[in-house]
Amino acid sequence: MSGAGEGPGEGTGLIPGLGDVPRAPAEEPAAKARPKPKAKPKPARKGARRPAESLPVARVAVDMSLPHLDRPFDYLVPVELDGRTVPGCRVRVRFAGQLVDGLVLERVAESDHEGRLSYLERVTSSEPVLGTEVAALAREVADRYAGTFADVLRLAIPPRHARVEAEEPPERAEGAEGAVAGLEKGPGPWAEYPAGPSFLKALGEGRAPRAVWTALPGPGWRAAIARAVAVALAGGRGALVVMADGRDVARMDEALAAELGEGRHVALTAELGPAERYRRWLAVRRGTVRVAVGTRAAMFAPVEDLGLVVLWDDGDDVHAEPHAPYPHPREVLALRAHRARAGALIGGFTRTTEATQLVETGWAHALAADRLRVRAVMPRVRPAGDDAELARDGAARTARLTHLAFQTARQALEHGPVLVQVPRRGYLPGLACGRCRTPARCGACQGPLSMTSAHAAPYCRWCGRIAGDWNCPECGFLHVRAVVVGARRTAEELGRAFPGVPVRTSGREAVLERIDDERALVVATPGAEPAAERGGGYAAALLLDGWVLLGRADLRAGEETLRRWMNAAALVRPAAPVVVAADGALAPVQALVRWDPVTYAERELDERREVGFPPAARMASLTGTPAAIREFLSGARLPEGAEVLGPVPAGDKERALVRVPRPAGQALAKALREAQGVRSARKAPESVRVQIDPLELI
DNA sequence: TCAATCCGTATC
DNA sequence: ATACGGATTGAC
Repeated sequence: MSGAGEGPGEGTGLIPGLGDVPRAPAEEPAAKARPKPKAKPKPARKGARRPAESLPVARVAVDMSLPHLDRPFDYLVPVELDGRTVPGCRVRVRFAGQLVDGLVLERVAESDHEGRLSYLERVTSSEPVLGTEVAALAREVADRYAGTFADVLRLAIPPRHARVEAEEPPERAEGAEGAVAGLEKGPGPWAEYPAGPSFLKALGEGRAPRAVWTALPGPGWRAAIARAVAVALAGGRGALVVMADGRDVARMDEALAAELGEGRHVALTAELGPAERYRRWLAVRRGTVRVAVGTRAAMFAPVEDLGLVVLWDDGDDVHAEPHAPYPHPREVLALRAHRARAGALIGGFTRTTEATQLVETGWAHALAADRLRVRAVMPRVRPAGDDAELARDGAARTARLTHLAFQTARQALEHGPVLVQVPRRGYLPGLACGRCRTPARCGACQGPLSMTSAHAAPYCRWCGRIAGDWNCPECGFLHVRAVVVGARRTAEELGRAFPGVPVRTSGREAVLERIDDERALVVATPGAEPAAERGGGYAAALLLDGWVLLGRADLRAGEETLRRWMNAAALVRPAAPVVVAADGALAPVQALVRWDPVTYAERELDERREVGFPPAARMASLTGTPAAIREFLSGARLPEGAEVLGPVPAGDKERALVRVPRPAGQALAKALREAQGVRSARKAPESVRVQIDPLELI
């Protein structure tokens, strides 16, 4: 290989004791070489490396996530690596005595650095993996989240796979050479939205329309996204689509294939494995394909000449990146859209308060169908929480079905499958007889019993009555125990309530893609609902145990419950019945009944504004030991108006919250970054985890 | 007054 | 991690 002649090991070890020689002029490089045999003309040894003639300095982003070292470092490009050292390529450099990976940001003629520069040790690969757009984006994201450039790059650039890199680029698929049909094909699904055609038009003309899109219920949204992507592509630009999970990506992949043909896009998901993932990512990076769809890691996909970013269901908590600096795709895609002058489409059946904020600040337009159109297709939702009467049928009663739910399901099963949404395992702290396991119910209204603590008396979740004198109607036992009712148990009970009807389950561990049965009960946990495509959707849906979701002590409980309900209810046929087991007077239930997530989100945002919670305010959480947090806060120069809440115990650590008015968000991130820098420079032994806009807040 | 040692800081 | 500079300490 080139340059291997000057073996890296040669001349590396200093001769012991040499340091004892009288102080030599510090600037003299020869001080390092053997002092005596000057006579030798130039046998190439390490000290004899020469810099490249043109642009001899490489600015390198070293792979170090220490906050105080979060800046580029300059290295000399040795002449033998001149050709291979291209902007964006991976290199190895000696940094603070050790060899570390780095990426070349650019090559320049000279350095600002006062001291002496080291040489690049080697070029790992000449493949330019870091382009200018992603480099600038990574810097911006690091600043926004008080994190480091290196941490963001670790999320943005997949590990190298040398064999894949060396492969011949795959053949373009048949038909991938022709033009994509753009605006001339008409607005398609966008005709249903008054602002749809103008959104597409702007996109096709190379402008940057930005919309928060409330999609009509039903499966049409995928085709709508595919259409928007096609229009961006026909206009000569690329597109990026981010979905919550692999199942959604697979289905979006199909929709894109139907719209664009094969070979014009790639799907990027975690389950691909390193080789295939790198292969597809490289195809995007090299500009071989210009459309990418994927889960959250795809938010950084280096799509060339980006014209459109799409995020579906931005309220889904799986979008939240679990690795530092915890960037959220909604923020990252918004930053990218801005930077690339690309269009943006943030869509879902519901509205997050964050997306609502984007509309209220004027960053994006609201894109929704007319009320008339919504009313025509929306499910007919009926709350069953106030319908205290359980089904008289014994089996239906055990299955926690109210009379209304039971009747609705029975009738709908004549026409097609029925979806039953149940909370995830562990969400339902139900009570049962301690001896025979019969579910414990309220003596007055038959509602489910619950307990706040192990020694308190059970109380009714529906009517609130204390059931201190409970005894089991089956065996007479006097004590209750906690039970977890998951999807499987519910399925068994439903099977008994509807003899002869097949029952399918779909949950976290075993997710069903789709359901083809003419007639079946489909029990699913939120987010795992299979699509029912035959006949255009489910004939009905039952949303059970809604109080469990609403009762969570979480700032987002209402918003999140509505999101889960609407995502399930959107899978029923137009105007089909949906029964929700919750009190019809509650705001999220009202929003579901009226199919109006926008008004709900606007009210929610107003309330957050009043109490100063995100997204109306910007927050950061600091997690660590009490001493570390105290130290961190005393060293941080927080912006004007910053308010510290806590710290409060959080697991084995403590957590403090810092809250600032929204305009001070940037200043807050900067202050936290500096405080981290000071601590890491001091090698503070206990680290503090900084998370900006954490998803879960008590 | 000098050298050995300690400590903090930068790391190209 | 490790190298370096400046400050500090201890012995002459």
